[in-house]
Amino acid sequence: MPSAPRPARPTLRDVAAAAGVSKSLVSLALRGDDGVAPGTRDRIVGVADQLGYRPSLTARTLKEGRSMLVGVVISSLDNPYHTEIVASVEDAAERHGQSVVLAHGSRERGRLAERVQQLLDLGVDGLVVVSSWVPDDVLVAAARRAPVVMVGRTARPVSGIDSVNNDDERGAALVVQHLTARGHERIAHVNGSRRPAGLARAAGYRAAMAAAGLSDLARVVPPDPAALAALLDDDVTAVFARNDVEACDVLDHAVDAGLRVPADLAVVGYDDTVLARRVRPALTTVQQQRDVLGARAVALLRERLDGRNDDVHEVLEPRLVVRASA
Amino acid sequence: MPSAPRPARPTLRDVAAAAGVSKSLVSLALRGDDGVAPGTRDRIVGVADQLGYRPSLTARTLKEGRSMLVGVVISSLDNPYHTEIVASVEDAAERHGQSVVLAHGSRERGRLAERVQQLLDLGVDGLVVVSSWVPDDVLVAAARRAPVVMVGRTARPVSGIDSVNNDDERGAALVVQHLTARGHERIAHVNGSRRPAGLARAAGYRAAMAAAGLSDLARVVPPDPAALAALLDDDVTAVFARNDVEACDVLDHAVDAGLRVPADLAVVGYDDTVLARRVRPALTTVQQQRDVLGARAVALLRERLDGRNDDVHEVLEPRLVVRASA
DNA sequence: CTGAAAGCGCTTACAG
DNA sequence: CTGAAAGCGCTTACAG
Repeated sequence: MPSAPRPARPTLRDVAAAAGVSKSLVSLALRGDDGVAPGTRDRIVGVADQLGYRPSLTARTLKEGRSMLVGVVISSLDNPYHTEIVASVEDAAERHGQSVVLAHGSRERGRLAERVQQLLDLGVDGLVVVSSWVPDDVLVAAARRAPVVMVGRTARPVSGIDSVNNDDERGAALVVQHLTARGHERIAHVNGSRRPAGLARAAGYRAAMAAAGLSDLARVVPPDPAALAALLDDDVTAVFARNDVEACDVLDHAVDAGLRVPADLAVVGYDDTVLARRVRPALTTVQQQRDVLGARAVALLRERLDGRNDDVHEVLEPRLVVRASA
Repeated sequence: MPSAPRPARPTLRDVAAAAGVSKSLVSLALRGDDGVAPGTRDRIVGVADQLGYRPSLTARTLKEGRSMLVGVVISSLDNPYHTEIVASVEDAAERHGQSVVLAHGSRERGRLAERVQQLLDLGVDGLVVVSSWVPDDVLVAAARRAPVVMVGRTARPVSGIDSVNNDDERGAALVVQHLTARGHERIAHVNGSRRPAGLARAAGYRAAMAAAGLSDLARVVPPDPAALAALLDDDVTAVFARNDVEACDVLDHAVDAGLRVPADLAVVGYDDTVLARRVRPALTTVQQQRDVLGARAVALLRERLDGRNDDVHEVLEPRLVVRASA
């Protein structure tokens, strides 16, 4: 069924013509400038409504130099932790009348770099990077064009960009403390990641194990069935995985191997994603303050826009969430 | 550490001045117009590169009337099915040099309506709606401003908007056929949703059960432990949930109740999300062609932009994915 | 092959 | 209290 062709949308000039005043006056009236006579204002607003006038954000952006757009760069949309961060950034942005432009890069450096460029060309007022895969030099270059805040960790501090992340070392320590309090001594850490958050969690694990006088059973491997078998050979009674997704893998393999969790093997994750509540046994895990991460990221962007010029790195306290798996 | 203040980015005028030519010529040269002398072109391109010039998409949008932005409206980011659709739309959009602006609405009608407005004000070239919660009149109004395509179903066809979705009735029939082939006769359908996709799956289930001469065991309830207990009292041997998320709930409650899946109870989901592979036993489910959904949505938008004026509704064939749970 | 001019839809001094 | 003008950074006829 053919529908009516799209009508040209009315502009300020149309409203001005219909109201019999100048464009400037319409602009002033619509923005609520108090130098406009109340009667005139009401009449103009009425005409605008009636015409269905909506200001062009594009024109406004060109004029003002601010787009009210926040770019969000994310490695991939398949890890719930990342999408949950995106949601929290969007909530925070929306509270300030900003919109989120999303770019995901399939965990591929070249593509991520391109997408960053694309967002900058779009004129975003700031960039929230939720991916440790964006090369440092890309971040630095981006920061020359717009404020950049990293949600999570970079390998080393990158000059000119802000960051907000949870304290991964501390989170790992909370896990180890919980497991030792439950009587575990053979506690393995399965973590094949070379990403900054992964390394920090491994470091936190090692430090906590050392502090407890226990042997380091960190394994730099993916959470596959072979890895699990090797751990069992090693009399491991508890596994701390580097995140919820991999903890679920461990859980799956344990079930497949006929183990009871947590009786035969305790399993702990990290991130407290939707997965953690969804699987059985429900996952004991570490909760990053997601909403705070998003809100702070947006706030840091605004501070930069308002002129702050020194780098800020915020670190949030993680919290252990105890469920059935450990 | 204070960093260098953000430098003003170079404009066409800066490049023109540096190259000693007019703005128009720079524009022509950079866009690869063949009416520019090769030597001049190369020189201009060189100067532009060296200055780090990047065209302002905002200015271009204002001039051209196209923003290269695709708006995506999604109910919420917590159902993996929806985020996977967003990823597929973004992939498709990016292949055409378009970016995705994301708006999620927490499954709240008023908020969704606002977000749609916001996207339109931004000047998106089209809107992909991945939410059945956006009121029809909002869709109709939106379609007057930009092409709109619904990924999924509306309660009734909405004039002026395109749609692409999988055949939910057919998907439900595939499930019933699979279960009957496995010898099940007491097959329940747990589906408390009044959304169009939910209703269509229920209808497909009923029709297939009737065709097989089996009693209708549809339950319009949420997948909670009480519902499960009631089903077991009813001698149900297989449960078809309305989607993967709810199938996981059923799985969880079954495990909690000490049942073996699929020996004591077979469980089937819908959507083939990441969850389906993640849980144990892995979920038998129905796969919608996600990548195709996203690609077709973007293609339908482009067709509208290219002048198509009649409504198109595409329906894709679903496919059963058999795993361990049924 | 190149340049001057107009215009996309706004906002903001600047006059009156 | 209101209007005319300039300008944000582009692109596109139109001249030459």
